Amino acid sequence: MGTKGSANRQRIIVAADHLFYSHGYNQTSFSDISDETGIPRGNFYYYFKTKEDILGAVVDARVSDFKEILQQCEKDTLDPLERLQLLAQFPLKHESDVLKYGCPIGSLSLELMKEQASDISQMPLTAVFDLLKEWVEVQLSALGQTSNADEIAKDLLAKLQGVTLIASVYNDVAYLHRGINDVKDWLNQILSH
Amino acid sequence: MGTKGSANRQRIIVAADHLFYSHGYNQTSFSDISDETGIPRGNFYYYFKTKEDILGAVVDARVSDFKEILQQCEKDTLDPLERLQLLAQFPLKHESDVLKYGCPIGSLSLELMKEQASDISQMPLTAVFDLLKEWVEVQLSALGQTSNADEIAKDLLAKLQGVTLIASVYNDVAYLHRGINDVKDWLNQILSH
DNA sequence: GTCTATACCTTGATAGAC
DNA sequence: GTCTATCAAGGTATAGAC
Repeated sequence: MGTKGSANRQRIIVAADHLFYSHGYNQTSFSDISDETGIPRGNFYYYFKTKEDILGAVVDARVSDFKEILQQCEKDTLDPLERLQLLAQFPLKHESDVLKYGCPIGSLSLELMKEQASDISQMPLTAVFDLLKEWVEVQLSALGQTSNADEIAKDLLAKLQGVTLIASVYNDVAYLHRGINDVKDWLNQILSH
Repeated sequence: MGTKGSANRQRIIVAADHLFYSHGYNQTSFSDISDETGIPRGNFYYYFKTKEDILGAVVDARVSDFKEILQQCEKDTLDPLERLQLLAQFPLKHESDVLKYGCPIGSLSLELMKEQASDISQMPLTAVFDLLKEWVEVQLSALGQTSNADEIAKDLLAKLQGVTLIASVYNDVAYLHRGINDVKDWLNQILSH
């Protein structure tokens, strides 16, 4: 296999993914990734030209991960409403991390939308958000919600982001659970026939 | 007046406040603050022992700012429900900044809850959130909502955070307006007699 | 109180041996 | 392909002249 699938390259991406989440992108140094992988700092440049390239690879990896998650939701149930419920309660599967570091998508987006030294704004930052939003819209269309699918999808993402952010700020597991239940209730209310 | 109220100290705080918001705390260097104020880097240490001390002063300043904002809400109307509406639509006053950099409180909290080199987690990060939440609870109590004031207050903060985050991710003014209107409608729905 | 010069460290990135 | 040594730049922080 080519360089793209190198085992070391993959280990760098996995470690960077974790560190970008737990420490933030800007606060993650090559030394940090080196410490976690055992791969020397200078060796990274064989696999990636720049730190931004690592970020790009991490974003790609997250998109792939979420594609699998969404496919699993589609396998678990054929009912679009139930699929949306499954997506809504997904943060509970990573409860402790969500409380400690917030939502990986939301927190990274917020960090990168700030003015950066090297303008990184042209990156596919919203790639994961876009993926989720489009998938939600597909489920909504299947439920007959075609005209305002875009708005409902944004509302769903906003509600989940809000709940996870406040839950993490107050380190409040109970609120995370209650808030996500409220989101599911809201989905039922506006979508059940 | 003492050192605390020095004009230079104040200028540093104001510049740091802006930069922590637009660039992020970790991405703001002493050089950045120096460039914006004209005060030499080395001079900062006369007013602040460390960068974290500047952060503390900025948080204090933001708490003071929001105290004034809340007092203004109290002056503008005596109706607690209308006061909550005023708070909810406050982000619209800083529309363009909110779209560019997200919510100053939410984004800073999310940045600082990540694991830092010097553990900054003991800081009063949630000071502004706490101030807002307690004020909201006071208004709710005045409306007879005493038992679940804590939960409703968290819900209000979560909804506002969610709307501002999604609006900024998609740079979508229209959604910001619509989302905040929805929050106000929600307040009316659960609180109007 | 204000400013300059600088120490010391870490950063992202490069060069070149093996 | 892998690793070491090193670079230039920028970070926070300090010392000391004025």
